[in-house]
Amino acid sequence: MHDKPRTLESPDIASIASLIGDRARSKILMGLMTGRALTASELGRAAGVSKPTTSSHLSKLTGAGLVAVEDVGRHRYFRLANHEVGSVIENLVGLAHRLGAVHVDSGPADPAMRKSRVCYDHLAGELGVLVYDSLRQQGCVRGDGRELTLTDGGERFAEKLGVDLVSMRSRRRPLCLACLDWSVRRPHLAGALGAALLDRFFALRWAARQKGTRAVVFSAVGERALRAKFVYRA
Amino acid sequence: MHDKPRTLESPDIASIASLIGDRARSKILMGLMTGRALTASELGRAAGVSKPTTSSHLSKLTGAGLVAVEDVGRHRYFRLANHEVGSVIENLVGLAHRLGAVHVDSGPADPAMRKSRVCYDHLAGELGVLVYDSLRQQGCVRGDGRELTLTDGGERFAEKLGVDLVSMRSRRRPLCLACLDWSVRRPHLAGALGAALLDRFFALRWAARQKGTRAVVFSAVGERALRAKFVYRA
DNA sequence: TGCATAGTTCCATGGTAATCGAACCATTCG
DNA sequence: CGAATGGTTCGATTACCATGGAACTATGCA
Repeated sequence: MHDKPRTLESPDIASIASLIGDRARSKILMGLMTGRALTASELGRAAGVSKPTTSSHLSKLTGAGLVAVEDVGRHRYFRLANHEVGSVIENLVGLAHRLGAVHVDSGPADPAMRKSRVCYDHLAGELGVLVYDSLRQQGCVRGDGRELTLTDGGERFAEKLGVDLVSMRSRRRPLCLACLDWSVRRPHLAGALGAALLDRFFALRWAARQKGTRAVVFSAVGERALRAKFVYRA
Repeated sequence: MHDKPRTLESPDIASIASLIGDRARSKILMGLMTGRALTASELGRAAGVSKPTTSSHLSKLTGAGLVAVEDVGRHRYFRLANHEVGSVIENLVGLAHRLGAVHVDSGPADPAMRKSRVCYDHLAGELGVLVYDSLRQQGCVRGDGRELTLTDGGERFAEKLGVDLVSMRSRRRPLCLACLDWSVRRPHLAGALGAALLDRFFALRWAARQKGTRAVVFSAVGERALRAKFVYRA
């Protein structure tokens, strides 16, 4: 641009954006934002469209290189092709938030759920975001995309908390992932470490699951302990 | 997502993305990436569409809050509403680049032009990007959007180079801007400081404009001097 | 006052792409 | 080998929306 404001032969931003700019496809992509690989059927259900439609969308997404496929038996597992894709989407979510174009489906209405709940197997909600922010700020994790790296300081911190990193590394599951939080629109920690941390919180009796819901109830002592460990200095 | 992979009521990523996902509109947005405010006619020309079409697009973009307007007499000046919008687009450009979905209009074919050329009034091309990277890495400039801030270290650096910062601050022009480089698909330094630096390069006789083109020719001595000042340690 | 330029509104047209039913392949399992 | 489940291909339908011509308003300029 800038160089020649008249010709402005732009690259194919448009085709990529229009790929994301379809309701069903954007839901599919959001579904993949967890970092998990999901099957076509799951994604179709998430997007609320029929199987042919899902298939068509997925082939477009993979064809464009936004999504990667892996065939396992009669299943096809889809995931985001690279973390740049995740970044773009995260940016869009942020922008949507800022523009207030958000449909006010702003996560759970229940205040308990807003505060802390289980997301798959890790901690979400305000406290989850607090933990994430704190870890970042202390330099325990680093990274700009969805995939985070655990720093040396982070290792020490985790071990001091009683997390067994050795056995975690032996598994294939990614150690640290950033998972976008619906209610707060900010990331919290997912991945093996995220799950392990929540386990520790339960083991330490800081918190317990409220049965029947996904809410996680912290005891007064537990929350104080958590906030002491994970200080966030704005 | 994550929390409830079945419902997945996503925010309006889709509507924003589809807004960008139109060829004409994406060209308009790219045209605004310089940070300049442009008129509807200019943008229409850039996008290669008629006046009614341009008007329609612009009203959609402003309606959604992606673009801001300012009425000045019989002109309407458009600019990106905030730097988040710029970030999203920059990300998209990056992704497009990575996906190789780039239309191989990859900037000037002429190697001299690729290496260094004038972009409005500042230095673009590989050397321009070198300067920018170096400044960032030395901590002279900071910022994640298009608008950059000059740090204290940056001030000292600029003054040592003989740039008169005082008179620059008195003008309204932004000091430091990141300008996306077509050929390299990476930012280089624009704004008042960018222009001043190029002036200094000319004054120091490191380089001269090749008349008739936008190419900037560095002498062997000049290039060595430039590379000495602006080291980039990968 | 009149002419030129900048933009917008209205409208008719056309192309593109999302959608789903139905039929079709592939894999797994009993 | 069926039967069931996961996915794809095909074709027809539909809906949306980008587009430009014509007519219109508003600002600037002489």
